[in-house]
Parts: sequence; structure tokens; C-alpha cells
Amino acid sequence: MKLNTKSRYAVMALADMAVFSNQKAVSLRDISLRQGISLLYLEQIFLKLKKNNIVKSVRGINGGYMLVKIPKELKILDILLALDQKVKTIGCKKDSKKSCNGKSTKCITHNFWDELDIHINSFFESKKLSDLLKNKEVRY
Amino acid sequence: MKLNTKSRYAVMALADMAVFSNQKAVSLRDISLRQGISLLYLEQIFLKLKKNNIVKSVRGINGGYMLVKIPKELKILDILLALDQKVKTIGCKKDSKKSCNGKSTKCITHNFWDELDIHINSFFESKKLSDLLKNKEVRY
DNA sequence: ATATACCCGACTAAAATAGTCAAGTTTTTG
DNA sequence: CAAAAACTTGACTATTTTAGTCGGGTATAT
Repeated sequence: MKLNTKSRYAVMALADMAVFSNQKAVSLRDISLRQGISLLYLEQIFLKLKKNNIVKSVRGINGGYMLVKIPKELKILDILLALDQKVKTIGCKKDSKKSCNGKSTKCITHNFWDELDIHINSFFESKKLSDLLKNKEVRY
Repeated sequence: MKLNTKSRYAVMALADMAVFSNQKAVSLRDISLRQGISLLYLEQIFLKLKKNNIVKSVRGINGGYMLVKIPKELKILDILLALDQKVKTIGCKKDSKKSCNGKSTKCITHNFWDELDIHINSFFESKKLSDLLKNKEVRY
């Protein structure tokens, strides 16, 4: 039950941007240095964030990325969805051969997993990027 | 963000037992047939459930497994822990080279992941095996 | 006796993960 | 204009994890 590094790095990087951008574009190079994330990997991640309209890019020297929304309005869920990290704790398609068929005693647990997904989803839905920055233990 | 099949099958199998055992041991063969889970895989799963005192075994003909606790008292969390499915959504050890170090802006998000873990954990902690059986849509 | 069912460690194929690499394009600044 | 900074994109790959299987046990009811 792990979140993958792409999602984690995405959230870290966006939090970094929220802290360090002052209405200016933040370069991946800077994020890479501050957060210790491979630049090449960040590029891959930001490609998706851009496609999903989480960030916008500024090309050329002094370019970089900017948040499309203010941190207070950016849901963590939207970040995860941008990286295809659907919160679906089991892959139980109705008509797949490899999984339960929804009938009889098979999938007794079906509704339980749905509840779990809702529980987790609602957490990510309720949390905004700005919520991460309130953290007392963080030093800038 | 997926639960592995071992954990899922464990919960399914135990729910099956709760439904079909009448104070009698339930054989893995029966569970395997009803739930469509490989017998060999079930054996591996039940080995762990037994080691962690979730079930007890009865050997020989007419043998099988029995729940140690009644479904109302068996937490889903205990089942997951038996299969090493710790709810730890990121692997962020303090002194690992591969992860954040807890200092400075690195791991801005640290506390957030902790919160997430707590959120999910408390779900599994609050749910009992008996909660799965109330499901209207299940037909026996 | 013998069939049924638990016991247990080792093994493996396939998929997912966590990146890297190469070869660009765009834009600013000197 | 040239050069450098920084975004763009698809393809590639090593490692790890997952989802099992296999083989050879042991215990016990009938």
C-alpha cells in the first residue's frame, strides 16, 4: 500500500514551488537541487503536471514553471490524478477474468474496498497544497 | 496506490470463513473453490494468518482453519498486518540515502504523509470482519 | 493404510517502478 | 546573432515487487 515516487515527488516539487516562487517561474534545476530529485525525473513529472493544467511553463532563460492555481485552491487529489495515481486500492473490474465477478460469495468484500477508496479519496480531496505549508517543523 | 492480492484474498477468505463455518473448520479447498483463489496461494496466505494468530488450524481429514476471534472482534487492520501490509504510504526513512532527510525544505511534505497513514490506518482499525458481512448485495 | 488437508521453503515469470538517455525546441540576454 | 538556459518528448532499461507455482514434507480421522 504505497504511493509511488512520482506522486510523492510531484507533491514535494509543487510544495517547493509554492514556497520559493515569488510570482516568478521556478526552474526544475532549482527544485532538483533543493529537493534532491533527479532533474530528468522531474522533467517527466512536470510534463504530466503541465498536460493536466496544474502548472504552466515559461520557456527560455529565466524560464521555469508556475502554479496555475494558488496553493489554497490546489487539491492534492488533482496532483495525484495528473500522474494517473487513481485511488483504486484493488483492480476489480466487473468483467475481467482475473478478478471477481460481483456475484454470489465472490467479492463479499467488494463494497468494503469501495468504501476504502472513498475514505482515501476524500482525504486527498479535502487537502490543499497550502495545508502542507503550515507545517511547523519545516524550515525555509 | 494498490493493495496487493495477498491482503485482498486474505480478507476475502476470512469473510468466506465467517459465512460458511458453523463452528467447524473450513478447508482451504472449499474456500479456493468458492472464491476462485488458487489453493497453493491460499496456503501461503494462511501460513501467515496462522503465525499471526488470526486463524488456528485443524489437521487431517475434515481439517481446515478456524477463526481465532469472532468476526465482530477481528479488525481488518490485524489481517493486513499479518501479511506485512503495513500502511506506510511512502518509504521515507530518516537516514536512508535514497529518501529525504527530514531537514530544511526537503520533506516539506513529511507530516502530510504521516497524516495520510493515520487516516488510512484508522479506517482499517475501525472496521471489523463482521462489517463486511452486512453487505446487502451479497448472496450466499 | 490411506486419503485428506495443513506445513514450509525455494523458485520464477511477468509486471511495475524508478529512473536515464538522446535529441530536440524555444526564448532571453550579451 | 550566438549561446546558454530551460522546457519537450519518446524511447529505453535495470531493478524490484508481485503473484503466484513447485516439491516435498507432516499430522490425523476413518
